[in-house]
Amino acid sequence: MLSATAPTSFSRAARAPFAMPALPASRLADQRASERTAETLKLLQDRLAPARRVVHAGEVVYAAGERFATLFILNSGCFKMVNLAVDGREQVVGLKFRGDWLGFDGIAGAAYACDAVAMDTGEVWMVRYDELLAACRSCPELLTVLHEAMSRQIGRERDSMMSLCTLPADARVAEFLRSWAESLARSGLRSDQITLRMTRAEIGNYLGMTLETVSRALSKLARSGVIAFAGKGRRDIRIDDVAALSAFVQRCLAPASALQ
Amino acid sequence: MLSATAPTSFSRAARAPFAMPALPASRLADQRASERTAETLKLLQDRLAPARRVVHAGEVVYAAGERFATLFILNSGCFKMVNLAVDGREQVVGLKFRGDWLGFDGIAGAAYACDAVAMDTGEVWMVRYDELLAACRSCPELLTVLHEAMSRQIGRERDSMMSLCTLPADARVAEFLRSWAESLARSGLRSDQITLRMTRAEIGNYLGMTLETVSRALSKLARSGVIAFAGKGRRDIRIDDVAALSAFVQRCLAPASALQ
DNA sequence: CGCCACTTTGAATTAGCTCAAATTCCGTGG
DNA sequence: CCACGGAATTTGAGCTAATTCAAAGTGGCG
Repeated sequence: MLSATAPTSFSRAARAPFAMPALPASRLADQRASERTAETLKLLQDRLAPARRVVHAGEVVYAAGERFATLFILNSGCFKMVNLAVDGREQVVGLKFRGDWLGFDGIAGAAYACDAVAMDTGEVWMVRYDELLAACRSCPELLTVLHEAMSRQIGRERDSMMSLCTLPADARVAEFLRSWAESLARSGLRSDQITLRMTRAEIGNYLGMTLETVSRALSKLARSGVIAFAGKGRRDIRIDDVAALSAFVQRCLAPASALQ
Repeated sequence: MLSATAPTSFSRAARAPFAMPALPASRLADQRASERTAETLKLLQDRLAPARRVVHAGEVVYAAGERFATLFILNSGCFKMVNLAVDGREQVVGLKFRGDWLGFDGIAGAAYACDAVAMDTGEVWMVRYDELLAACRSCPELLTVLHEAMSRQIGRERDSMMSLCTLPADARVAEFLRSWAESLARSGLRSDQITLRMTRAEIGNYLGMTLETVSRALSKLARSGVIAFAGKGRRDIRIDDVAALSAFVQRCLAPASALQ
């Protein structure tokens, strides 16, 4: 009863009208997430002093089938996780940014289950799994951080599964951009300007649609003014208002009101 | 070099022609998985003596937003995990069977992120997360089991994401049945006869298609002889040959050869 | 027995795919 | 510096798989 009323009144108090007009709740959440990322990286650095490795676009940090021994924490850059089925089907099943962990999929079967490919130059920190477990014994906080990272990964993958299943193509692309921007914010980077480091074909593969559909969706978003192409190429995208992306997604879901 | 040749010769030796015709590799893997499930449950029982709770179809073990404190291990029955978006979209994002853990999604945010709903009468074991961590300190094997469960969940969810993205509707339904059968085998149950505890609408929601498409796909599978409806209703499905389901999936992917 | 929820099947519609052509971008070498 | 070639992108047009809409059939259960 108390717990039911308390959050309501709290959230109402927090949303002081006209007080801070340009700081929506999502911005606050992003900031908190960014701080959490920094703290986690600091903890890992202090406690484990992990080996660092600089990677360049296209480099493979681990490949499916390789014997699992170490986890990787992404300090900068971005990665794609590529799954390969026995029949040859290939799919990008996840994207990783600063603060994300790579390699969890390897724990269960003692071998990695997908390829981790850099899409950008960046730096990964390497932590041997057995050493991490040993360190956790003297520093329980490490274990907390590890479990939270795994839990968050499970939650995020479910969210993207939900996007795949319930959103039409245009909305899926919009949601993809929104989520990328959110990831940048979480990394502590500016999120109003993103450089897609994937081709249309890769984006389409990730989102379960063809490259033509991705292209059309992006064109439509630009025509609607929700995004804008920056620079000369069409890989740099400006997002002036992340909320507009969310609104676009909702508009795609609304059945009757098909205004453009 | 050695590692490149060794597996090849091994797998050739293992596939002794005409020696054991009715025991495919998948059956062996299922059996191993089933034993692993049993061992894990035994370990949890011995070390934690978790409280047990019997649940009935429709009961909610935890709901999105509830404060996270305990993990659940499924000893029998089956569960669906239901995600709810802020805009009201609802989706079944996962199915759980004996040996699976529920609640990982709650660790990161201190609150569960989805609803866990029983689809059948079953028994869950409840383990308080803090107590589990404490027990892990004296029994590292528990931690291994926990991490493997989380890792496996990550891997499985990626696989279903891949099915969603790369398979046409008919194949997705076939793959869904195959995966359900596999889960039963992993649980130590017979897998040639499955009782779908979901309506066509729920299956469609889970697979990202409409209930009519699910119905048509099942009819087609039955017409092709890959499955058969057992009992009077159309919820009991007989799968005489799991390999035929995989073959059906492959046939859907083959472009030119469209023999029915 | 009859209601109600679920399922099946058909017919029309459409979102997204396939195929095709034109355009832009970028690295490379003259 | 510019010309060239290949890869990526955009856009159009027709086609197809899957959806929507509709109607009839089936089973479970009070």
